[in-house]
Amino acid sequence: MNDPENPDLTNHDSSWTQLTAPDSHFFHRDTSDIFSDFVGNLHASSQSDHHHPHSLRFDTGLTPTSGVPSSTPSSSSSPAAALSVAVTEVSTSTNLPATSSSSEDPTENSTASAAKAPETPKKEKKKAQKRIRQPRFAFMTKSDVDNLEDGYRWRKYGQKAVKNSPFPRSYYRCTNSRCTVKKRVERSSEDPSIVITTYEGQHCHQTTGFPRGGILTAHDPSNFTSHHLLPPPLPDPYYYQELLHQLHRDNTSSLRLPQSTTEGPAAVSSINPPEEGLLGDIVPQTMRNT
DNA sequence: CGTCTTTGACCCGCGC
DNA sequence: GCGCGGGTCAAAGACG
Repeated sequence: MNDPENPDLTNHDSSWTQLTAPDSHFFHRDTSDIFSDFVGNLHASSQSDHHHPHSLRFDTGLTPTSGVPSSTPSSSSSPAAALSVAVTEVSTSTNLPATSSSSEDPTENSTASAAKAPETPKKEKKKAQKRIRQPRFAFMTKSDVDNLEDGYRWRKYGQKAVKNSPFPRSYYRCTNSRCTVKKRVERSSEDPSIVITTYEGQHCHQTTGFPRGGILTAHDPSNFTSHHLLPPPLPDPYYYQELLHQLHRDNTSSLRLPQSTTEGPAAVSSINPPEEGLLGDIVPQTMRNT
């Protein structure tokens, strides 16, 4: 009954349910197409390196795709292989400034919390604005480490036990005070080796470089294949739109997670090219389908 | 000393 | 209205 690969995703996260909605999508094997179309050169460079054109290597240059939230569980030191990606776009009717729903918006005024005791300022925040959901991008990654490096710095601000899952879910926030991007990391209860990373929001800045990896920063196009390492400093809604559109067109019917099922393996195999550099190492048969 | 992680409590939304 | 689960906050501790 449960999905062998995404037990938690569709089960608990209400927003995930939107994956089935026209607004959101979950794609696994088409990712490359989609992304390549949208970030274009990503692969041009990465594959020239030695990445399969069909394998969306997040761990390499695909880091922070443009408009896409730093996505890409890249890892300077973490073996990771992207299994699949989900895009959940939640239209936020409210104007969500890059810094509002977050906790760093003391601009809150008395709002409706007046009836409450003044001892809890945080209440005001929450009351002032309902939780605004930003576009989400989820990645299923095969990795040993939970916190995949993606070029951005994250601060963990919470951890919760996930129902029906022995693994807790960690909540991270971009350390950039102006950036409200959040990241959720959890492991699949079915496949502990699979890390489900969900990004919410868009970075309003560039990568800070790998804090621990020692990668370079994002400003050196001449050094890196600029195209992929960093996303434009700006949130570009168009990217989302594009992505969604692409998904719509490309998307066949795989709105759900790549649970092995019949097509599941396909996704895997696509990212399991002959070279399987990292993948081969990390995405052995586990992801297969069995 | 500064930064990050841990952890318990609190709040909110949603389903029953 | 109540309970459950998810998400966030903030203080304390750990670490480099």
